[in-house]
Amino acid sequence: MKNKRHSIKDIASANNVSVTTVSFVLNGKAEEKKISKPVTQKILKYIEKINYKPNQIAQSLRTGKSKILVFMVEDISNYFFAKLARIIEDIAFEKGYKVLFCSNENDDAKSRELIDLFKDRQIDGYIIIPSIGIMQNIKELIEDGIPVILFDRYFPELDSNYVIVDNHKASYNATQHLIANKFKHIGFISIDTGQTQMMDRLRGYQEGINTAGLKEYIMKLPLKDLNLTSGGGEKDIKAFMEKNPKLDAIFFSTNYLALSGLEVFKKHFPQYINDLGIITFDDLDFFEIYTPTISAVSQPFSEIGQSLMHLMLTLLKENKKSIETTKIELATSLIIRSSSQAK
Amino acid sequence: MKNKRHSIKDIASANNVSVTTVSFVLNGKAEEKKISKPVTQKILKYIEKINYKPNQIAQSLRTGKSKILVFMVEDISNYFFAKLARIIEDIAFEKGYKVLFCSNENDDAKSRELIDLFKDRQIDGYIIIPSIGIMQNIKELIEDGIPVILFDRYFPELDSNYVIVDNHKASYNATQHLIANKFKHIGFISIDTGQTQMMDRLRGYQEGINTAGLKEYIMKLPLKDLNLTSGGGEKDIKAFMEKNPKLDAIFFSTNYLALSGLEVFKKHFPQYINDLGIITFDDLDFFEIYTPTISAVSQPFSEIGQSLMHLMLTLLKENKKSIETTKIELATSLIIRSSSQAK
DNA sequence: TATTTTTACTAAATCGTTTTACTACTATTG
DNA sequence: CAATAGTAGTAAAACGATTTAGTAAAAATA
Repeated sequence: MKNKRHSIKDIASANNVSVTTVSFVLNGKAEEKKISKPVTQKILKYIEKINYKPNQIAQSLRTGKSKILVFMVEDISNYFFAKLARIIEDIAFEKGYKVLFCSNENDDAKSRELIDLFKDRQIDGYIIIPSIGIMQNIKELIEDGIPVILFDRYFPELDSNYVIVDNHKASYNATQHLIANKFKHIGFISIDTGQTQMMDRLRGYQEGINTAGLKEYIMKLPLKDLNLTSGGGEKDIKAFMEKNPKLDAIFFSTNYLALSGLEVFKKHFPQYINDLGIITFDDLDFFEIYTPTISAVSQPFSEIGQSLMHLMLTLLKENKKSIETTKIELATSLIIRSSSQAK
Repeated sequence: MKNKRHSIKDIASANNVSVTTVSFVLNGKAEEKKISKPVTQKILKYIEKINYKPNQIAQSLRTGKSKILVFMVEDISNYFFAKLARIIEDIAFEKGYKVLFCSNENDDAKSRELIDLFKDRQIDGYIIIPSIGIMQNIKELIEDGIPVILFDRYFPELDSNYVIVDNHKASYNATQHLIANKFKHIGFISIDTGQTQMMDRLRGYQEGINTAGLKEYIMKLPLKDLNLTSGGGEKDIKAFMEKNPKLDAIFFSTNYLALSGLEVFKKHFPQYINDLGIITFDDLDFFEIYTPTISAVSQPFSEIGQSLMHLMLTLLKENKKSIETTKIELATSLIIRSSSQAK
């Protein structure tokens, strides 16, 4: 057992050459560095034979590159992030990168703590859903010359790379759709935060409502009532529904709110639920089999993941400072199911 | 910008001591190594001031410990694994470990490839859901003295650490529950695999059925028809239902099969679904709000995660070879909802 | 033939730690 | 007072790679 790992030194002495020579061959610099064909071949053959793999840690120490990326989201167990994680993972591995996933719980202190931890690991790049108060920390990362991509939301005051979706337009369209289907009292249930994506979704709703001359019904759940994994905020939603008995449609600004909302409807308004027009941001797998049906703004997972990784790989390749930042906005699609259609 | 990171050397020269001394202080060996109080204090103060954090990579290279764990599952975007990932992540970070998550797609080649990649990274420990053909690779890891814990399933022929649930008993109880509620034709929908957890669940079902003198209705979906994320196998399930029109209850052996099954029922047997007794392994959040209701064998996420990490941390602490392996079997609970109760 | 250039390689420094094996003092003991 | 023990440190090797700055011999040029 414990068959000690091979090192460059072993290869060198087994072939009567120097470690330098071996290193050159390993890094494809044989020709450039004038290592003769026979020697190159001999070494390559030997490497093949013993199935040598360089020690990444030593490599990292020397080169300053760890081949590790960080993917920081609110909660890795949330459907949306888990799906995305999988896509990121696949692309990263294929390109020789590993990914550290972590959950910041949308909390500034936790985010900072995590970033701090990672600083001692020569992380090559960060893909981050930023909590609202960490702009300064993000800025420092960027100033240190480390590739950073924000997604889902961004800081308007910070010039950074990001990948988001067309929140405003999607939200406007969804609202329009409800209006076109004769709903008159459309509620918007969101969370109380200044995050760009939520602000944009709210604006989209408001513009839709105002253009049609309807009345706004807005509920912003306090963050403290929420739990990213299992929703939360049921009490607030119930109160909102009771306070506005005229409501004939509801638009949830994100997936876990929809889950909480549905629970509330099932439990407290079972008579009501089948007439309600329901739309939510984020299309969950199980909406496919849920009754009543739920229309949804579907975010393009695959495209988001690919954009993120494609951009990241470009940033990693570029010689340090790219002057330009890249800002990508992807289109969502509205998945229409019967509940949101005219009754 | 680019404020170069501090190294031990910097600390040493700034304080007119040797790097050795600094290292001793950093590692809490000041007393043991007879470094005087004043010097120790001076260094500690300075470290605090410049907010020094050791370079993990260098540390890893020297000590052979990376403080990184691997958590390998079938698919990180699956509800069950994502939830677990989150628990693992939290405990690991708290203890100073980072976690690399990866998905082996239940595929031997992919598993091997991943393990191979990680070998060059001095991973400190592995938590793995093994695909069926990688026993040899697991064995090699163990023989190399690296802590490995299997979970969800294990290899009966390999003496290893593992954490599983009481699959057999849970399955037997669930079957009994259906029988007690007057269901007479209970189908079992599973996948065609030799994995221990699935075999045990099947045995549990069979024993339940046979004890009651009922007839077995078993469908084993071929793996190739499945897709871990979004289910798959709808055609097979539909065929199974059509072939056995007497079926009055269905027991799914895992969560994604239940999702596929529900889709089939909704689409093709809408008249039938409300009378069907339904139980599945794995309780999903959304069963809470689903109609018809679905009973479920609930796996104790939190306990599984904690057992895994607790065991891992012990293994990491132990001086290499622990002679004994630890085998943990946790209890599941049966969440009973109305559909599985006598009509 | 003497000089330059090219070829084919190598020694040693380096990345930032940890750790072993010293050293130079001071204090204690017989 | 010489021998021993204890104190307070330090120099240097090591982990396993990459890379700079060589060198010796062969080939090309003058």
